[in-house]
Amino acid sequence: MHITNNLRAIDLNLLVVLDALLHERHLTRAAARLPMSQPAMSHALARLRVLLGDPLFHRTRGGLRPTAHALALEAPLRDVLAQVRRLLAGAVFEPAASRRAFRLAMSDYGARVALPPLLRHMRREAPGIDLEISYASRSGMIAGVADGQLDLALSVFGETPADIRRAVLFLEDFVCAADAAQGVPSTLQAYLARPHVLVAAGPDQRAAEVDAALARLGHARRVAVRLPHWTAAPAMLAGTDLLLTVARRTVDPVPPGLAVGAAPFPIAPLAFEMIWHERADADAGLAWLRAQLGAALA
DNA sequence: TTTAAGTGCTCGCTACGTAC
DNA sequence: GTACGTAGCGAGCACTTAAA
Repeated sequence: MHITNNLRAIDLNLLVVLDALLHERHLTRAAARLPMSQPAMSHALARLRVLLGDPLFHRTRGGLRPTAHALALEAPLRDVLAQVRRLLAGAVFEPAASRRAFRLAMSDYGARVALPPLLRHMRREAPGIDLEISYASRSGMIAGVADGQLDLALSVFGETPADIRRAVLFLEDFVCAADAAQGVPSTLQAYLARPHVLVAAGPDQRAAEVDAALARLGHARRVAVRLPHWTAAPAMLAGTDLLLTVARRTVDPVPPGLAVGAAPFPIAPLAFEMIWHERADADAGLAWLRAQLGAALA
């Protein structure tokens, strides 16, 4: 071990390099992650090897295999870097004085549910903070959070990468909505006999929660209309035989001329979540925003 | 043979020492 | 305090080496 207590003699950037290498297990991808060139990353690894007195990684066909010493460093290194990021980001965030802008992504349903209570609070407590809201599919939101284009994304998520953090904001039931004259079906057979409106933001949401529940029962519904807007869907029902199965808050209060009732088969509650990248754990401002969202939607 | 890491060389930047 | 010269370091290009 060549490290001494003389921190001035150590390039602390090398710790960031080591973290990237441990994360990617691949020199070229680690270089792209920082970003720097592959040779620069190779030189940095060489300096790390001298600094730590260990090969750290063995070359393999698919990239780099960490040594036991490198693996032992992984968790403490991540903790140290998180502390440094917190230190540099400023441990204290003052919402009343902040002039920051946060970039969020959510569906129109998410905006309808989350933004009103959030903005009421923010306009009082943090009038200098701006929000930039965009719309994307679930996979687009995950990609945006991962590459730093988004601070936070709100939706219903399936699998997410390991470096994406997530927190459930609320659970919600599904209900059926239809033209009041047509009524809401009380049996599964009547439900399946009707044409349906499907709300899905993108191709990655083809297997939505409702279809998954039907599939578990061995059934499928006929989707007559597919659209990406939750809040526009109820207005399409009036004067038709179309049936819409949506999260309860989408039709609360019940629009005039519509009937709303429970679905005639069990559907797992929808978990509405927010996601952010692990690098933002140290961001006191974003932590504050997450806390406000959690409080507003609890 | 393909893919990815390692190496040699060069260039540019920065820190440091020195002179004024 | 400022200007200048110098050494050292890091990054990138081009190429080589190693693993599968």
